[in-house]
Amino acid sequence: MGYNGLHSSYNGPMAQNVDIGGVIVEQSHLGKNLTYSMLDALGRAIVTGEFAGKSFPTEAELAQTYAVSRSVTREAVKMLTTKGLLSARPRQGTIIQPEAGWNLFDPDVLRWLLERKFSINLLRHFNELRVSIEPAAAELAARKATPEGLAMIEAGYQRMVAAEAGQDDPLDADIAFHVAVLCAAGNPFYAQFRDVVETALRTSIRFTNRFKGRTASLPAHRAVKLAIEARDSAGAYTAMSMILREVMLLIADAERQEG
Amino acid sequence: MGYNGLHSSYNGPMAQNVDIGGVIVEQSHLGKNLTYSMLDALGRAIVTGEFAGKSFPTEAELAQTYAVSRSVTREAVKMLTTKGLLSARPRQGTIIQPEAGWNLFDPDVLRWLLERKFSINLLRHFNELRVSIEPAAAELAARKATPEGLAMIEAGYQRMVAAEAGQDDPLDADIAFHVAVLCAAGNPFYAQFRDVVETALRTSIRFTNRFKGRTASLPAHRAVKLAIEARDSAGAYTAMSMILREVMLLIADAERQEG
DNA sequence: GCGCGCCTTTTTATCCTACAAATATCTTGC
DNA sequence: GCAAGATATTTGTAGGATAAAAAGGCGCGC
Repeated sequence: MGYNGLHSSYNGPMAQNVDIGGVIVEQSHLGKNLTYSMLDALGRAIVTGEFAGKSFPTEAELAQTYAVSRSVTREAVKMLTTKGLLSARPRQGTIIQPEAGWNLFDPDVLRWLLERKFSINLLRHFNELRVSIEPAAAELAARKATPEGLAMIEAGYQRMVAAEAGQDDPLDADIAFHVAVLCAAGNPFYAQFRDVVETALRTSIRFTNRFKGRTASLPAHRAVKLAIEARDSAGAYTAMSMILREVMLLIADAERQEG
Repeated sequence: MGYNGLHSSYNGPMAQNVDIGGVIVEQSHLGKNLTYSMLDALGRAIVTGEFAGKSFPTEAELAQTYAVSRSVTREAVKMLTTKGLLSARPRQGTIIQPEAGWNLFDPDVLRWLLERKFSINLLRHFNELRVSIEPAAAELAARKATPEGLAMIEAGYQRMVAAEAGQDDPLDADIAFHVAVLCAAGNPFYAQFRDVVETALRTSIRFTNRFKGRTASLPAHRAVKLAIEARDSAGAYTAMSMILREVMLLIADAERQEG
């Protein structure tokens, strides 16, 4: 195990602020400071099963392993506790919570899970959720989208058009469109999925591209946009369902090939 | 502002372990220690808008206000950061994040929001989500529930029957049923909603009971259970949709009454 | 007067040490 | 064999010292 080297001489670019769905939030705390570095390293270690079987180290041991102070260790552990990965009690020590308690809607946790050994099964589960969420969001958007919401969807769509012509990143454009629909629904609970969808799509890109050089279908997305603009809620629901059915078929194919 | 009195001489019963959906997870850290007490107090203060307009206090000021050490303050702030409520940078200080960044699927955050001034609007938004999630979960459960999953649904239903006869708590029974369906879907992302549904239903009980003395409809829930047991996925979807349509109507009524 | 870069100052970040409290485990007495 | 108590381990809490980041002001050069 030994020394994990969180103390890099130069940490590279710091946390950027990203504008998603019209709201600026801090993203990617990764190399921000020692606590966040340890959070990432320790979280990934837990998720990849590095402590399976073994009893989890004490605060003191963790601090020594990662070569940081106990304060930093305690803050990292507290954050992992909030994410559902750990719990701590005096004398019993810090222990890993059962996986069912992990907060899958936390982008960090989801990313660690998807990266640990690319799981097509997890990807299918995630898209089974999208199948119920995104058409419903499209339906709500058709009924209640504000001018700003419509503009955001239009902007996302235009990025996809640009990407088709090689003038924008296809993945970023696809994400922007789906996130725009989630936000345009005007319901904070649907908007909540923006980070999750962003993370999952971004992490699984290598996979989805491996099986087809496919770009997300422009006409299908156009149909969603048009239905929402026409305030056709049933049409928006159906059009979004089509897109996700495509995705599910792609995943089913892949499962047949790999599994 | 003054002294907030987190240091109670006796903290009462400590954190209980609760069995939800067959998984034991730690719940209700509330009075567990100073850090969790401060997390709750500070989180509630933020959500209720106690710092609206004002600039957020520094670590030192927070520590003094809540009469705790800087260590405790920093850990509480780190947890609130993980929940999306805060962010911190040197010199800039600790600042409240825009509400759109708050993690609504964190039971603490959701509870604070629902308690702050009971918002029928928030409750409607939440149930707009349930409308898309729960029927889909019922459909999945009908297709893929394990014997354990079916048993859990049966157990939940039997609790509802018992509650009808005054031998169990109606709310607990209702929650147990809906959580069982979410877990029986065999998809970790759907199972993820157990805490959220639990929290939202439990917090909104006072409201839902105010408008009708209604208990959750036993026949409607029975229909869901039977469809799942019969592996009738379409029937399960429809039956669960019925239940939620009822709930949405109830909320719409209330909105008309309250304004 | 104006802009650029240095400097000051505020605030979080990190490390440290000491002690308190909780609790699992062992020990002892019966 | 069992239960009450002693013990030891681990997290919880406190608080001081110093480092690093960064916003805002100051001053220098032009």
